[in-house]
Amino acid sequence: MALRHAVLAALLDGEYSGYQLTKIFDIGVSNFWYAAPQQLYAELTKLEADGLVTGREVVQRGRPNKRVYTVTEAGLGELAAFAATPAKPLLIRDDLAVKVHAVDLLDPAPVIEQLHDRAMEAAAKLEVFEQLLLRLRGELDEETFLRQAEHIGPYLSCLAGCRLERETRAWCLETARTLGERMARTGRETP
Amino acid sequence: MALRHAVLAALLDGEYSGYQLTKIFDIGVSNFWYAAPQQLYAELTKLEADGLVTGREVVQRGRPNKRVYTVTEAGLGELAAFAATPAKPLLIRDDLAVKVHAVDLLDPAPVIEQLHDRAMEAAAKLEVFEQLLLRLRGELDEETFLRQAEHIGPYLSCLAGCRLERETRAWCLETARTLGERMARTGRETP
DNA sequence: TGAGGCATGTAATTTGTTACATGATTAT
DNA sequence: ATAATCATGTAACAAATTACATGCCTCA
Repeated sequence: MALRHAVLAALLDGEYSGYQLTKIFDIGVSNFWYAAPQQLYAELTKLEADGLVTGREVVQRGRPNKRVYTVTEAGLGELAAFAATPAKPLLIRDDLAVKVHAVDLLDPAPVIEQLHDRAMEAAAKLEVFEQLLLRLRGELDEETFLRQAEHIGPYLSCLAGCRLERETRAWCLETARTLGERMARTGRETP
Repeated sequence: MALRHAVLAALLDGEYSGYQLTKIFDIGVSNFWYAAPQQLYAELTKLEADGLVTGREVVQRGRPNKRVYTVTEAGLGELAAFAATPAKPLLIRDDLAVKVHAVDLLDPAPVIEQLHDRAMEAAAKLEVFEQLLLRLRGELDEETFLRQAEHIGPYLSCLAGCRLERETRAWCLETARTLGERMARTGRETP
């Protein structure tokens, strides 16, 4: 079980509803985990049934009510046990890299386009992450913050996200340029 | 279908058996895809049934015979169609980052240990990747190679792997140091 | 003689994904 | 009116993980 822990970790930052978590997993936590909305709703239900989180109905005006969740003591215990267990290797699955790997025998044009798209997405994410870092550390500079603040977990994981997005952007642009120049030189695309 | 394309792309580099592919997916292709051995055997069987690869029995002395696979024309067509299709976002699932995200409420000691382990794995992979780059480009320097060689796909995807591993190593070491210093300062671990 | 690499799977279970479904409110 | 955002799911299907199973050969 794995999504379970990602959800628990995300809920440490505050009370969130399923819907809010989908947003967080879409941009923030996408940092280190991906999950579809339906997975999150299902997992929250299971987590509550297992007593690892507690839900609380929040009545809203002007929009549908929502159910927000908090990690329980048992949930914290589950996380502690998880943290003490050896980490599984990073799971990565990248469509675009597969295409680049095979690009020699393929039409590079659509691949180049996708590289540009990915570069722009990475740049956008990077900006979001950097804003988040600023918000988290407030007045302090990074070094001071990391030395003195109580809650640095989200900051540290966000730093990983920044690194990933920065490198992604750079690699995509570089690769697109390389492929583009070769295309221009040979004049033609499909082999 | 996705693993399918990763396998086809890997098989463009040469004829491989299921067992060899497990090695490649463990270190080389781990670059952009992860798959368990059983998945690979199953996928190769399906790919052959669908006519996207052809298998060939290779009799060996001193070790069991193996079946090696080559991409067919139809397989290449499948890859071409795949490459022309919009890329799905990068899928990432990182246990260790989840732990770091939650570290404020947990015992940091095992997390720090895992960060060191991960850093060493990353360094090892980085070395493998850099050796691979050297082997691929032969005499040429990178720029010349990327301009002139026919087959640059594997080189380009390997560059992405290098970036990832380099950043992983740096982030792990930095994060471990930060957490370690805080532990030393507070003297105590679990909150 | 036992560990470890080579080589290939099956079967059961757990996860994840896709498509579908619903319904309210707000902004355009 | 219509689209977008908020909000939460179910059901069917596809994929991945885990555990198990087999058997040969080499090297220590």
